[in-house]
Amino acid sequence: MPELPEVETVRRGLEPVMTNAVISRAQVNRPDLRWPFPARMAERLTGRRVAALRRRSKYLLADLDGGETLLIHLGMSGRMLVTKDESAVQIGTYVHGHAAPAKHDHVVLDFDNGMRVTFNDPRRFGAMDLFATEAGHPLLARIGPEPLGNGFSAAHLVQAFRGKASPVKTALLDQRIVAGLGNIYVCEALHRSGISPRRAAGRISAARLAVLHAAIRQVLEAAIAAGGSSLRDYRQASGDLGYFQHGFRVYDREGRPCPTDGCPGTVTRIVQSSRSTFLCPQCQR
DNA sequence: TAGTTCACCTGAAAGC
DNA sequence: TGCTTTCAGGTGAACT
Repeated sequence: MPELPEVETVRRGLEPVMTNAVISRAQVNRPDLRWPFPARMAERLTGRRVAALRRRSKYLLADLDGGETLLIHLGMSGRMLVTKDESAVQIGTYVHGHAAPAKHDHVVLDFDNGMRVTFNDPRRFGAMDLFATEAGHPLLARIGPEPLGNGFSAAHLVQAFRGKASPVKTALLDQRIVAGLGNIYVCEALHRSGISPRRAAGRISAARLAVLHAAIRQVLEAAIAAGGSSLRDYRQASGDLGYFQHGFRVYDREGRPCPTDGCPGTVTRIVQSSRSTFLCPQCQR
């Protein structure tokens, strides 16, 4: 379940493979994922050089020469896997040397450096689109500041939460307020800041929001350093697992003792907006 | 207008 | 052992 740290880890794995490489062949194995693929996507990708590979929120953005950008969202279960075969030789439409497509390999990109990038997504919540780089993509227009960037501050949280009656957990999942947070890291950041996920966002003091702001950054930086969290579906581009799940304090730890020093509480699971929330009712207020 | 719920989707795990 | 049910969650649309 890729959130910002997982997507950033994938980007770092793909960057040396894709940057300045030319897509020699694009294979699209189905017409859609979450949404239909853009018209003639394989044809439009073939022969294009990747000038840069960026990340915005949970989106990967491959800037192509010619002024277009390939947008990639991994959804819930999307993986970008990199393989290399020195002897890969294209004959007709089949590339000898690379493994045959596996189940759920929806898009396969072969590069002129012999590398192959495969987008595999069993649950098909992912997406791909092409858009004019300069015009931007509507999905990106509404997104809030990057949590690790200069635009995200405690003051921003104060302003964004002002008057909000919804629970802080729900507010932090709103990508318009802050980009890239998902269920796991919101639970972890709220626990680290001692704030109950049930508390109305607009009723948290500026001082506590400053603590929350710091906790969000701290948990995201730690997760990126660990290569993300591997639960069920996620893999790095190399196929390796991330290991931040070993650093979880509350997520998926229902019934275990609260890890906060001196806290007698037990990690509890509740449901908010049809989603699991994990918290310690003793030290999160 | 703001907040909440649902649908999409498949695989793993649990329950029977 | 095999079948059925439940759960996981990012996002936009529909609903309250």
